[in-house]
Amino acid sequence: MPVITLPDGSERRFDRPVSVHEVAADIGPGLAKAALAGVVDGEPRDTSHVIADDAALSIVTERDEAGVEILRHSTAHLLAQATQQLFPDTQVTIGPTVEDGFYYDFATEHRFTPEDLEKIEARMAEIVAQDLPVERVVCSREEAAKLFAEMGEHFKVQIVEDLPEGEEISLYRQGEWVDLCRGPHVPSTGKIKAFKLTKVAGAYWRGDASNEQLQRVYGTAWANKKALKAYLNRIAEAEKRDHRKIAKKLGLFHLQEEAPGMVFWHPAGWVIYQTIERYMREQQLAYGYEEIKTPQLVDYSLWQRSGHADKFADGMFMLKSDERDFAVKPMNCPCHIQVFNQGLKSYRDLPLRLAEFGSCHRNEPSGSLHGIMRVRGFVQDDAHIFCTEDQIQGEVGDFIDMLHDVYADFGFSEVIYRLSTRPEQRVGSDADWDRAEAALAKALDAKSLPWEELPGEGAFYGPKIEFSLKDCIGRVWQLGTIQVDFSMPGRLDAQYVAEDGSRKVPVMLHRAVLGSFERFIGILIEHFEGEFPTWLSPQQAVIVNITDKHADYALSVQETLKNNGFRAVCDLRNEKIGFKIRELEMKKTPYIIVVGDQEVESATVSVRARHGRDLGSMDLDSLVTTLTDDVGRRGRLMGEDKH
RNA sequence: GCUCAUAUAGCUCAGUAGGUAGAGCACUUCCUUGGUAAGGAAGAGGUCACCGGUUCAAAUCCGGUUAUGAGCUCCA
Repeated sequence: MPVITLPDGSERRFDRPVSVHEVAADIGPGLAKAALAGVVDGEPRDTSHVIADDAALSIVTERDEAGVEILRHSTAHLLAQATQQLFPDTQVTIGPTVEDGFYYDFATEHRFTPEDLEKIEARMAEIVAQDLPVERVVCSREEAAKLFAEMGEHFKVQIVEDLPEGEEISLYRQGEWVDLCRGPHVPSTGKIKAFKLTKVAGAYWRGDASNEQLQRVYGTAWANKKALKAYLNRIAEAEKRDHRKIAKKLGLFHLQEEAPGMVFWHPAGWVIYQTIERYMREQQLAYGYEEIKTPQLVDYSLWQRSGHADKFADGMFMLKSDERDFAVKPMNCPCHIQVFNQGLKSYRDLPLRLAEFGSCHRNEPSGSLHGIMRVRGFVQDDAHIFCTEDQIQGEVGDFIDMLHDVYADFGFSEVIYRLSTRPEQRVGSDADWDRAEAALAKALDAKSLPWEELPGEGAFYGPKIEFSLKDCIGRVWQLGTIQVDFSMPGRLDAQYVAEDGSRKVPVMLHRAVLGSFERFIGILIEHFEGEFPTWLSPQQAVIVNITDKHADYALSVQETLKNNGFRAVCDLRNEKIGFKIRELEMKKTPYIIVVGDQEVESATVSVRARHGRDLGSMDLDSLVTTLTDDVGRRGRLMGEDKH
């Protein structure tokens, strides 16, 4: 006689085994209707699941995150059913949920077109309208394999065969259609209310590029139409922020066929780049780094000694000259060790922090290039800290301080911390790893930072912390990293003389705050939607004259601003003021300085900030003060005038 | 690298029964001297990504190459 304990602690007694649905109905008819699934003693179950013994139960509805997950999974089934009805030659494979939606991978000769997606979507809606019951059937491995073999579903047969021993095998049936699935699923297709197929793309069977290529149909599904609409708006918003579009509009850079994956920076974009580089240089100096510069082209033998040739030969650009093989450097660390190796180092020299705005080239696969976010030629704000093992924790702590400073100056406040620990394939003793992982963890804990562990995700040469941040529409970007390296200093003969006179190999920490300038600027463009804080804006102030006769005064205002270190230009074109303002607004100009008869006469300027915000008229000293304050607070949000 | 799609003026894009190309904006010139998101007129501008094929004839059809986009794989 089961006693069902509900999440609020209340208990319901039944004199016979009951289904999740019956319990829901017992609580109330509304809940019975809304129930999508249940969680029984922590296990997700269908509403048809029968509970025979005492259990804890919570009813899952579309208001729970878990409920939406189930909806998405069931929508994936719905997609597969509709697709097989319309394209009977199609074989099904897998159809899991992903963030915000789901996909289903199909094997078929037919190539799905956008029109096909519309047809499939329409058929899905019909199946929803039929409100087909979704039934769960348990069967034996042999029965399942036989069933799918008869249906010609060869991929499913493989999945069945590869299921771990002892796993209960369940089928889900809706109407004529059946799929292998662990579940749970919604009780009937009518529960699915808001979905949309979004795109079709290639994927590989079991994610392996050497396997058969499948066609993946992506979709999104939500608890209701309103949530779906909100999601579609979010996507549209992200598209509007596309750094490639905005950069073209603002004339920041371009890419062209002759240099795939390498950026041609235009004057406006290069101002941003240079401003960031200058800023990072200041920060690094303040945090005790010394800046160096190392060669672009290094003999291949160095990459053989460093170990990169073995692992990443494909990714390196090579060239031959005078019978010697060179590689364009794909990273800076081996070169930094060469600098370290010049002259005998003492423990007194440690920690030694060598920084470089290191220009690197990697021959990334053509398909992975993406605007300036993923390129072949890039510059890292790279540095290597040579230190003793005892110094790791302190160095990591200082690095985190610097990183927080920098991110805040760029207008990011939310940082996500992940600690990646030892992978299966690795160098260094377990004792080394124990100490290094502990040092990283302690550095995070010492600052009371919340962090997540990613077991096995460390590099083969050492554990690492990765720092990600959230942009203003909630997207997460991984930027900074600090990695312990047990391997390379030894391979490249780095040594120092310890206190006791013995020679020791230093620990090396690889670290970057921004990662690559290219990617970081891409992120900034999307984060700010091209509306850079004044300190980064290519043109901080544009002076516009009302008529020709105010041109000289406009030039004198520009001169004053330039003398005070601001990037100011005049727009003296023979255009109406409304026209110029419109153009400057669209170019996201932080300050538009209007001068006409009134201003010339009173030696003032009329100042318009972004979005038509009128700062009124002021004298030049006030203008300089206003700009100085704005530039001085960088990207930190202060006052209501910032986005 | 793989699959699919795309490539036309500086930009955004039209251009299918194959017959040597169009629009808006931008640009140039002229008129206009106008107070906070587009004043008017005229003009110039393209080897239709590249290479090859089919055809009397190719932006258009076919093949290849390159680049770009989406996804997959990868990301030291």
